[in-house]
Amino acid sequence: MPGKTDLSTLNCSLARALAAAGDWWTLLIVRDAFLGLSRFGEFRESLGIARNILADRLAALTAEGILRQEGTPRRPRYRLTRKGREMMPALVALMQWGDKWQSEGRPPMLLSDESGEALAKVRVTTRRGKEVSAVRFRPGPGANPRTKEFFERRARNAER
Amino acid sequence: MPGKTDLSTLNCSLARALAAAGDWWTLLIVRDAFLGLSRFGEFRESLGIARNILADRLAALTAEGILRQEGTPRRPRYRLTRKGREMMPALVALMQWGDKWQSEGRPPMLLSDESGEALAKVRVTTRRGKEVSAVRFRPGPGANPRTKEFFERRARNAER
DNA sequence: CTGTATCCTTAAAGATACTG
DNA sequence: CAGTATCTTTAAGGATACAG
Repeated sequence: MPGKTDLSTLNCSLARALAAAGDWWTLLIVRDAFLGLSRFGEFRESLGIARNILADRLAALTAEGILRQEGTPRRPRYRLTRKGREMMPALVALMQWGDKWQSEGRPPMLLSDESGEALAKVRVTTRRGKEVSAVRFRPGPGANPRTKEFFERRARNAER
Repeated sequence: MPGKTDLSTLNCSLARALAAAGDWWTLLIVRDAFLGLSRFGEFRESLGIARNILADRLAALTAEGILRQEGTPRRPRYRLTRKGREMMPALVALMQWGDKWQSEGRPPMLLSDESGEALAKVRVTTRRGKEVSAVRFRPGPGANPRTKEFFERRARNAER
């Protein structure tokens, strides 16, 4: 996390996503929650993270609405909310990239929890199902001046 | 980035992915590279990042094989390699999550660069095309003892 | 323009002791 | 067991001056 710059000002959904769940521990905690871990001690053991840091991240994730406390306050379980569960495509895509490009040994395999089948590679397609290999961006209706200016600049600079 | 812990030891493809490209600036640089930015100064202007930090990240991304220098060494362009381009599904999935859960105003829209069509939501499916809403994990052939033990522990703890 | 070299500040992470 | 409270360390990030 940069010392000064507040990335959430960057008017970019990626930056905002990273602001909410973008540090290492946070994503790994979410991964563990997908694995079924829910106890403070389970996360701690799994990640080897310091108590205070873990407490801080769990609180932040709860505040963000990615995790929710369940059960007794004295010994809560942390469970993924819908918002949290919907991070799955991003996590799976990241893992698959890591599998392919950063692994020598075989990593754990991903399986569907319902059917136990192996997962396909995550793909990006158009709404009509056509595979996409490159994307570009267009400012949305709510884009701020800075964003609009960025795209105009880009268009002009396309010359070279 | 945690001060001490080396996440790459965690024998998890997500951790390794994050170790390679997991800090805020790095992912945003990659995003900008997808947008077509390639010059030192372009990244700098786009992100408002300090010179030394940017130089460091570009070097790291180049060392990781995510970016590649092209053109003259005096004034290189930084372009995505195949490894870099294959981060697209993860980036798009993260952006879509950010769009849905972290945006009030409308963010830029993602379009296919070939057809200009809008993108579909990234989905996770089994190899036979069945939609997946939850995943579990199975240790791969190359899993280390620690990983295997983790999964055995998990299985035993499934009781509660 | 694209860096490198320094210096400085801050904050994130770890360790540890303690509490309900 | 699940935290909180301190304290310390480290390193990441920013600013700036300078170089090729």
